[in-house]
Amino acid sequence: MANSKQLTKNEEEVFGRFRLTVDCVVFGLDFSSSSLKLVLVRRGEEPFKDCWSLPGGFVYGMEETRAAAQRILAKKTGLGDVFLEQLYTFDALKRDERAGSGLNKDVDRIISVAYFALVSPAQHRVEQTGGGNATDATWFAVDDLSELDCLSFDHELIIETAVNRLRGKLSYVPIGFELLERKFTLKELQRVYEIVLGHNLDSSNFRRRALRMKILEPLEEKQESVAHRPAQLYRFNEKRYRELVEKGFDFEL
Amino acid sequence: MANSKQLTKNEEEVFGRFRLTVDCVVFGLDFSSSSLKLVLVRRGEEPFKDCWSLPGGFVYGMEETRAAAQRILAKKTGLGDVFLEQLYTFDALKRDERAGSGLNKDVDRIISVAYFALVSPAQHRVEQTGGGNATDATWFAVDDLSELDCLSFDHELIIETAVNRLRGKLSYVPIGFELLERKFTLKELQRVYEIVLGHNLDSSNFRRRALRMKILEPLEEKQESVAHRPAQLYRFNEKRYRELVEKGFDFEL
DNA sequence: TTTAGTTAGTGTAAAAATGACAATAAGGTT
DNA sequence: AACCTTATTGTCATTTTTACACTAACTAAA
Repeated sequence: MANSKQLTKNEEEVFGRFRLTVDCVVFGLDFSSSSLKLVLVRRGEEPFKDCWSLPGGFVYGMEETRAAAQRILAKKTGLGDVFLEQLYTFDALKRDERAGSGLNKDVDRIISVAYFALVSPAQHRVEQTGGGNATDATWFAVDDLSELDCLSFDHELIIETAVNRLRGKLSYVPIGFELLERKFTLKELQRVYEIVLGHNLDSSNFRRRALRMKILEPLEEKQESVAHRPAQLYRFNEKRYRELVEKGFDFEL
Repeated sequence: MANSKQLTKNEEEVFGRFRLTVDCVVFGLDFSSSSLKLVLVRRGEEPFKDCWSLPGGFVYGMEETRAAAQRILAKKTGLGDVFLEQLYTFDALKRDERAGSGLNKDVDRIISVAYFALVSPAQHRVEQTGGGNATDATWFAVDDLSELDCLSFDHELIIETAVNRLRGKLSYVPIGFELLERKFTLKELQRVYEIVLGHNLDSSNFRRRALRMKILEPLEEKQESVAHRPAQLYRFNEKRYRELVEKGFDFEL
């Protein structure tokens, strides 16, 4: 096995045999605690048995990684139809010690194509049954992860990368509504930004900027049964968004 | 071989065997023609023999993809010490027909981790000898690529992705100086933005914004032997840049 | 039926940033 | 010395941002 001894110059120049996994960083907002959360599952087997881990798994031979991410997400968390975007490919030499042994006896390395997903509150309920090797899919606040006893593999690095990407991306691509229901109020959208970016925003100014780009479409409806003035409901106008992308419009918020 | 027939449900659920390649999109600026260029090499063997292709190759078993990119870049183009960043992982099912035959007989798929690189004019001279299977490493203007007779594999998609990433990134991360010498004038930096973004900028306003963020450090030196007022030379202050990143500073230009 | 409480939404004035462009500076060339 | 060219500074009207005051609309309690 490739791991077991120093490689000679010659052996090194054989093209590597790889296994591919996908790992998904699934983000959701908890409005009641004002926190950004993500889904972790408990690993059912070694290595890292009983450690927390990102929902992930091996990619089949005739399956694209995006499809694998969807399959695994459905199986391990019950989530379907989520915003999914490729994040980064993690390939550190010793990131997964299963390479070279067991079912992976004949592979040199196991690398992971990470995806990040955004889910709305209605989708928050994750299956607790735990498909496959995973049990106890659970939401954790990103800020509390340091309290976990252990995280599998290089998942801490993957999560850090994903959080940075989400923060960076939110500011210049309108993805905030992916974390909301289809209909939402401006205040709710504002809260998305506040929670993800980690600081409060002025409602009046946020409103002006959010409406200026004309990708939020006011509905006929208003909020109902709230003990105060009901807010206008909006929805994201994807068609209009695509038109603006064509023109190279700047969505900074 | 996995490609040769329809897979049964059972066969599909065997974890895939993958080969990994890296492909590099190497960007450089041609100031004399005001164009954004990238390096292509001619493929020496089938498939796509004699077609143009991104410098790339297989990853070894005990080599990280970034190191592979550096190795391959050095071998095929003679370039070393360049700004290199992981771009995206391309894994469409039929992107590389070599999977399942020849040296790749026992693999299901060949996926590519693409990197993009930025090189300065001094680094522009690429080796014409062509190491390995590649010959004729050559610079092409991004805008003229449609005139090429053929591009290998999914390299057109990779290039499109890379150009979008470069344009997007330039606007909010100060990477422009990676395309310049260590010492540069503000006008040169402005030209970087003009060429990459594809439109002209007002010198006075560009200067104001570029200097405002305090990451450009004026040197003692000035331009020499030009037939007009010599311009102040600057260098990028990386330390200062890192400090500002810490504070969450916005580098939009 | 008021009135108080609460959040939605509008308005505004000072400060900062932008965009267009004029004016001056500093070299070399003729 | 006069001229040419690009660098650099300055200016000003306009737009955008920021902070914050003010009005609107609804429920619930009195």
